[in-house]
Amino acid sequence: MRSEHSVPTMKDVAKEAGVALGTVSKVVNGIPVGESYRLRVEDAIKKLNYQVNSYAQGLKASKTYTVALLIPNTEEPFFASLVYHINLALLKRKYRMLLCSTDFDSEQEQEYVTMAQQNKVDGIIGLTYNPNLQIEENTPFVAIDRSMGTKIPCVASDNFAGGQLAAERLADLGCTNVAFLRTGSALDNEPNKRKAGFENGCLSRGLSYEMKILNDGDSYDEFEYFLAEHIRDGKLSFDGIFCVTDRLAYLIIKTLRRLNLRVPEDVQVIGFDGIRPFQGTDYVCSTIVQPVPEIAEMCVNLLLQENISSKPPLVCLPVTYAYGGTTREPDIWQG
Amino acid sequence: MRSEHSVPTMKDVAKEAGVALGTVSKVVNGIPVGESYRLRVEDAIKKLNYQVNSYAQGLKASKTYTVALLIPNTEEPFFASLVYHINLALLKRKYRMLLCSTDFDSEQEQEYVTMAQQNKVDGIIGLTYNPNLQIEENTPFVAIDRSMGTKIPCVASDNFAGGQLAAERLADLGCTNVAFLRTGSALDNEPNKRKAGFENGCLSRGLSYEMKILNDGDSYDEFEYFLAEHIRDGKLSFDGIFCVTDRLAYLIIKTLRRLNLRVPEDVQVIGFDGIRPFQGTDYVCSTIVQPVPEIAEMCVNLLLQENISSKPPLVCLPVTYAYGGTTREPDIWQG
DNA sequence: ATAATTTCATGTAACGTTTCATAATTCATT
DNA sequence: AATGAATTATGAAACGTTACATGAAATTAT
Repeated sequence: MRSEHSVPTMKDVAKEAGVALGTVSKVVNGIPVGESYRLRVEDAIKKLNYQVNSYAQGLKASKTYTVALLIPNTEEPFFASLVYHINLALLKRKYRMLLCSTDFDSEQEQEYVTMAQQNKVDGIIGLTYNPNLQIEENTPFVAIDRSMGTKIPCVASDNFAGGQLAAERLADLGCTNVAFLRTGSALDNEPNKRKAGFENGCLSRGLSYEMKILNDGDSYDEFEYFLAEHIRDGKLSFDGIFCVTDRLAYLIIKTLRRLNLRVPEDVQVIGFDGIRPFQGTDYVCSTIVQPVPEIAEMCVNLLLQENISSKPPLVCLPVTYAYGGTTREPDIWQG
Repeated sequence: MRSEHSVPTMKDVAKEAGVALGTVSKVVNGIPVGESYRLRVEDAIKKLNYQVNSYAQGLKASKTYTVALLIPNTEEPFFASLVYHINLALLKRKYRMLLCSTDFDSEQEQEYVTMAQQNKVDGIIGLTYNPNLQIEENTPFVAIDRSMGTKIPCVASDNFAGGQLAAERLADLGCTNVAFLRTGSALDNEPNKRKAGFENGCLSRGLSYEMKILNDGDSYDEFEYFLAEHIRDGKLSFDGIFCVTDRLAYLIIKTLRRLNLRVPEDVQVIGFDGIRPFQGTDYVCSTIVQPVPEIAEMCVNLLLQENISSKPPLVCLPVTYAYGGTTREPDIWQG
């Protein structure tokens, strides 16, 4: 006799229902069995409150039903949003997520990938800036924001269109002289297409523009220095700024205000990502919103689909513009 | 012969090293074996690049090495921070985290708890406001921010001390007439002790104070209405506000500024939680910072420790005050 | 030098599932 | 009614690990 608190197994269900082990397995997995058998098994399952042991399943199938998510830092809002939506998409498909905050550490990233090549996870969704990550051919991998060869699908926002949209919007809002700001290295990743899109948009709308790369440190010195360079008689030499991320936009806006420049009156700012400081509150700034739920769904779809042949090398998903108080919208309430 | 891409097992290691299966198991688990045996096994493990199959381990031990984290919404910054640190603390102990965003849905919460009573997770860390969650005696459970009976340990910040600290700080900063604002229901949970702490602090410093409960909707109407009630001749009737969360503080500050009240010149605001809009940037407001890394460590410690007898019913961890631009600090740079 | 004792590697059984060859049943055909 | 073919339930084997009873070897005592 089983102890009171032990968990019922298929064996128990089989005994209760008076059928064979294999029959219970079939019922559990939705494989057709005789009507009367099915009913008896279903009754027994309900009576014993049986649930399959997914670890035994995993052992048998050499599957873990676990997907690793490699992501720099889950506290950063954009990444936190990805975590939320990818987790949701995986749970919907009865998969677990192994969350790996790599903290931009290449060694740790490689460690997790190696782990996947062993038997711990069925696949990896990775947002990684590590250019020399070694991924074996037979390890299911989906990249976010970074192409890693033709064998590995990459999912990203339509960054080019996003940059273009930002330029067009600044033009619509009356800007004539704009700047593009970004931080970090010029890796060949998808987000860096924002620049090309922005340039394209500026050209098509006849905006004069300037490109600037800043260091993303903890101090505002770099930002202040850059802005000071462009101030003549208390006036900034451009009236619109497109920042490659909301994070940068946030820092720039703080710096602008410290220098007694008004946003959006003196200079309008558009960021990228669509970050809100809290759930349900306004955006941090006017911004190009990434379709995070759709990115998440697409990643999971690509990772778990069986027909490998049809995997596209790059999927770009449409972005949208959203007002966040740092632009002068003609038709919106003015804060 | 094993196929090229299949994962090596203990059997393979045993064959390679010329020892028995059990010997390999011992080496892997750090149980002492003869020197020569250990060395041979270790060599074989390295040569084959062997890693244990934790699912087989789990099946054998009836352990899943998985802990469920029940949390309302992982996108909300405070919760995202908890997710990050609890995940880290679990990974350090070779445990996985099953992330469950309950979206404040009681049914879903109960579902996850039931799952734990089956065989899917070894324990639960839960931040849940559901007062009638059914937890079986034998399910390891650690609560965050809410006492759930004497059998279940609860981890929280020292909310009382936090409230007190806020009052004292407002007094130190020259406030004489302050308000306490909170939203949501008056459940008997730990965060609600912030109010008592604040009252206590006000009394000990001779501050006159007012308590107000607001609805936390998406609109600012409620906030505007409340503030308008307290404005005479363009002046607010209090010079300091303590908000029960940074989220509320953020919304109140936005409303204050919309009403042309200056923060911190006209009214100083202190929040609670310690939220930054992005990693490494300033706090959203001056705030009482919760020790999230310590809370995470404590939860995992309590959950995984074997000696159940020594589990305290409630652990309160110390909070700190941090400047975030919405108070008039005498000795800090003035933004 | 032999017996008694300790030490330690061995190999089998078991964890809960799925798969597959086998056996039992049903149904159609003669 | 008896046979053969098709259908379907059965139960043993296997997945990779750990625990435990067994037995072999080494050590100590006589």
